[in-house]
Amino acid sequence: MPELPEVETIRRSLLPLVKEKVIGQVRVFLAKAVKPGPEQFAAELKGKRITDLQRRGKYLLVVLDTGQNLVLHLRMSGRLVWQNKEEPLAKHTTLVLDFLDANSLHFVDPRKFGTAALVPPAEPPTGLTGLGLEPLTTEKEQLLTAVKKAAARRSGPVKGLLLDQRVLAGLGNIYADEVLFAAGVSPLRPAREVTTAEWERIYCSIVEILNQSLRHRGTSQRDYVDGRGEPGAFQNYLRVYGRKKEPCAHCGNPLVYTRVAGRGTHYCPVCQP
DNA sequence: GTCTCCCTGTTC
DNA sequence: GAACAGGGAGAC
Repeated sequence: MPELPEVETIRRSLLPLVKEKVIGQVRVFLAKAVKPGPEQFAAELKGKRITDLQRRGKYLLVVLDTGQNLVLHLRMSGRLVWQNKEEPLAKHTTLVLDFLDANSLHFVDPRKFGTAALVPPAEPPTGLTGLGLEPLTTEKEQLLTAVKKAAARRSGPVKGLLLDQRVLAGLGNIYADEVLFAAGVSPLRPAREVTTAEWERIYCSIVEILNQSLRHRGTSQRDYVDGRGEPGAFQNYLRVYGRKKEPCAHCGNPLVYTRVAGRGTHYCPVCQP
């Protein structure tokens, strides 16, 4: 599941490959994944040059020379695969951008949740309006103020707040669990009851864990690989996610698995009161 | 604000 | 052969 560190790793690995490439043929295999409709989508992309790749939350933005943005979201199972035009299509390929040279960029997505939206210049890219703060580039006090403000009017559990992309952009289920473990805060705690000292620890854990994961090029728990097809290594450093019933790395008591904010949730009831 | 649904590969 | 995995849109 690509979350912030995975999308950022994909961005960094793909940028030198796609920069200055001119799009030739566009092949759409899953009509509902693209916006606008497939014909217009393909026609508008053709002939455009890629000038940059940017990331916002879990969105990857392909910036075109016209100022248009191709906004990609990989959702659960999406992968971007850089390959030769002539190579056969992988199973579940939903979209292919062929470049004028021998290369192509493939969107492969078994669960078909991923999206690719072409948005005009100036227009705030769809899906990005209302997106919350970037956890790694927002100044600490500004971020804490925003998070506490959101928490104050929230009755639900703190994990739900960490997953809410309108507050913070980029945390998903894996990192939410890891952050709360590192901060020693139970995912079930009502957001509005989290203390200032705890928010401080949560903030530090967010920065630390996202940066650690970036250094290890993301978490390849399931499908994730970067733009060159290489897996990350942060799955080897996860302390609670996917460790149902295993002993807590800190206190040795069994980890608990439950459902919080509609998501499978791992935590240590002893270390995370 | 919270719940449902979209989807298929994997796990029990 | 069912349950599960889950980001975000849309419904409520």
